[in-house]
Amino acid sequence: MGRNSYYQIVRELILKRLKTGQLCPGDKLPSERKLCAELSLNRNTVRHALLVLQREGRIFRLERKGWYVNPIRLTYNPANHVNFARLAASQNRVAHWTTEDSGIITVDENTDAGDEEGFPLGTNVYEMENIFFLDGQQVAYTLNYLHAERLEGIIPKTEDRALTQVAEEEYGIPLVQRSLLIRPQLLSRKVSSALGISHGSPGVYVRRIKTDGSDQVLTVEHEYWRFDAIELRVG
Amino acid sequence: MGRNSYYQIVRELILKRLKTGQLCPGDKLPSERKLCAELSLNRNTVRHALLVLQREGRIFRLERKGWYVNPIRLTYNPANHVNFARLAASQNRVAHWTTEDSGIITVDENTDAGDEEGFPLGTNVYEMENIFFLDGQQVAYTLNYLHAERLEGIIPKTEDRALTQVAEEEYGIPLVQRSLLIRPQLLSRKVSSALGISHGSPGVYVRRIKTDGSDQVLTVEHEYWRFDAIELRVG
DNA sequence: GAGTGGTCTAGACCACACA
DNA sequence: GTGTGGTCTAGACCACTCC
Repeated sequence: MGRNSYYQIVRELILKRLKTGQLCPGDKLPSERKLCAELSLNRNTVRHALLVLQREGRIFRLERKGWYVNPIRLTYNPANHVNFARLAASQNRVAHWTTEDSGIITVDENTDAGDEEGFPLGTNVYEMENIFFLDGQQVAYTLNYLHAERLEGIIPKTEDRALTQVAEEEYGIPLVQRSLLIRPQLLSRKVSSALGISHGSPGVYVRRIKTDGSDQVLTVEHEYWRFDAIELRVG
Repeated sequence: MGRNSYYQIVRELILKRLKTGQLCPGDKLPSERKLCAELSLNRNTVRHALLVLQREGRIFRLERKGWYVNPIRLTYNPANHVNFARLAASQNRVAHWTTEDSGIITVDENTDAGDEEGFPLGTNVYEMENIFFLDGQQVAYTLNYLHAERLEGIIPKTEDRALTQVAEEEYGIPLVQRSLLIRPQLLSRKVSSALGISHGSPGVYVRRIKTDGSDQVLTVEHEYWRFDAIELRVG
């Protein structure tokens, strides 16, 4: 099965090394030209094999740096309000993240937060970007919009606590998830660049909308995960 | 942005035709060699662009036949007990499926239904395979294991009704979903062959385990969806 | 500056699809 | 039988990384 083509030789060599532990999550693969020499194959053939392994979620690229072995997947329950740090810790992983507060904007048709399910047009919202790292490796980029009046000054408080937790404890607002959308898709150039991976890697887009329990939308969250960084579990 | 390479020219030509409706879901693209001629580019370059578009979820391959425009995604709520036909109909899509009843097997360590969360080893289960078609195109392959004693003779009854429905109405057993796992991953050769797509296309694996409400596992269901065929929505 | 990945060309042969 | 996609070789140049 699939052993009659040269690129499968490359693929199976890598898979074998992954299996035996010669290659571990985070390790760098030998350069393409080294693999060519080792196997006496053309670089295009080797490259084809590497691209297949990428699609298979076994390896990934850092732009112009090389090929690396994928991390172990984080098990993630999108229906819960997640504290990323705690989630990672519970799976013996080390997490950190960066926050960029882009200030207040007004939702219009072009905002990623103002479709028929998001904020009403004209709402003032905080825009916030995060990049999440797992074991030192970027795994997700998020773009969040928060109701600026109802959640005034909340962003600095989310440094070490989950959003829902802060909203409940400090604002007395229990955030209720209204809608959760999960879609496998291409990561845009912006996102793949934030994640340090090359344009064209697949990813998982998760959109969550949370309300105050009645009909007012309080947060619209866009998460873009590396395809191979997570698995989702409900229940 | 990204317009300084030749393969982007191919990519953007296809994207433009998709946008203007010159190419619609299900349409076949011109052959690789036609595209080469049209754009005066090497076949490898054209092919690279097509592979990128494939990763982006815009087009897909039928093995040795050619490139086709992706279908529109089906919106799918994995937490509900789904009747595929009704789901499709509610989104104005036409569904059909094939069923293969593989008879009774006994769960052992190698069965896809017997890990720590599935059936106890030694349980007798029905094995059933389905292929689901949407608008005439394969979109999912499923492999299901059903408790053979508790659900004796259930398979023929699921031809036109959902499993949970039959279990409840005819066996008086309300199936309760215990665990739901969603993982983007490569489709194995078996699955991609069942779906008529080429080896290496990404997909979404969904595993559901259902019990009788107490702790006895009654079904273990493995679903393998085309990456681009669905989006998941909860709530 | 040496080595790397990213892109590209110009060929080639095969197995398979389709008419 | 013709054309197609699937695979492969042997080169090439560039932009970038790393030392």
